[in-house]
Amino acid sequence: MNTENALSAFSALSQETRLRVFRLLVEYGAGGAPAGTLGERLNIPANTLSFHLSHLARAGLVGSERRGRSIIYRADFGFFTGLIRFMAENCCRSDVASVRDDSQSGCAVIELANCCPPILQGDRT
Amino acid sequence: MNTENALSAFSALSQETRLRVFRLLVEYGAGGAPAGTLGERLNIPANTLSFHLSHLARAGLVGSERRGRSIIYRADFGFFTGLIRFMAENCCRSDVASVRDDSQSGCAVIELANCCPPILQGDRT
DNA sequence: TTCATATTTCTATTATTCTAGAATTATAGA
DNA sequence: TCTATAATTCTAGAATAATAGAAATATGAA
Repeated sequence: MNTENALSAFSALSQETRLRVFRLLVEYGAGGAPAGTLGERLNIPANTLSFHLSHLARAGLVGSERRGRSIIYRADFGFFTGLIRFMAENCCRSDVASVRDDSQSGCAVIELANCCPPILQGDRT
Repeated sequence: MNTENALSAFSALSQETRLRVFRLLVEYGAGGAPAGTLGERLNIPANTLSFHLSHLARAGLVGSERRGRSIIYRADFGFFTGLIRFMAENCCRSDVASVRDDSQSGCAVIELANCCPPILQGDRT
């Protein structure tokens, strides 16, 4: 995940329809769902949905695979957690959001302080 | 943090100049920095910067306060961690990103599984 | 083959966003 | 009050994005 990736991911997620599509795909999990099902459930015309799905795919947030006449879309959870991690590591402060790898569980752990610590006058670190 | 907040935050962060401004403000920490300093450091005309700062402020990512002739902008870390938390809780799966509150430290802790667990065929949870 | 289904691509229209020049507002100091 | 500084608002042009109708492509089934 780099800044360019993050920018296009934010752009993809900043549109109401696309965020709805992505969250619905999250519900479908790793199994994903065909475009038609998504369009039906969200009441979006096929061509409009296709436009948004390709936007999400271009950004890296979803993947797709043809199965018969359908195309199965699925959320890319690795990419999404990468985005969360990027935000904590590169758009925040270590005293506010700290990231460490727990090698035992194979998880990254982010600790979020729920408020900003006071800072000394003139401090610019 | 709700969906509407998240949408406008994503929109604000999806623009290269604004992301640069936000990340610079993060460097300045809770002390913040006057608009002029930001414009100088990033080489952005004052009116253009003002447009982007007000976009970030409208989204809730930054706050501002006048001090003399200057207006001090600062990143809103509480809002930003709220956004990260929203993403983990509402745009992901609990087996991929789980959030719990550690009442002892007063921190929220997010555990990020670094890859997607296999899922059974036909599972749609 | 032919037909139906699933989805995408092409196209045009409308709407939104970005940029920066010019003018304006707010404050501090002489 | 007058001047300089810091920032914003107004404005318009250029670029980009969203929407959906119509046409095209890909697949499976009769």
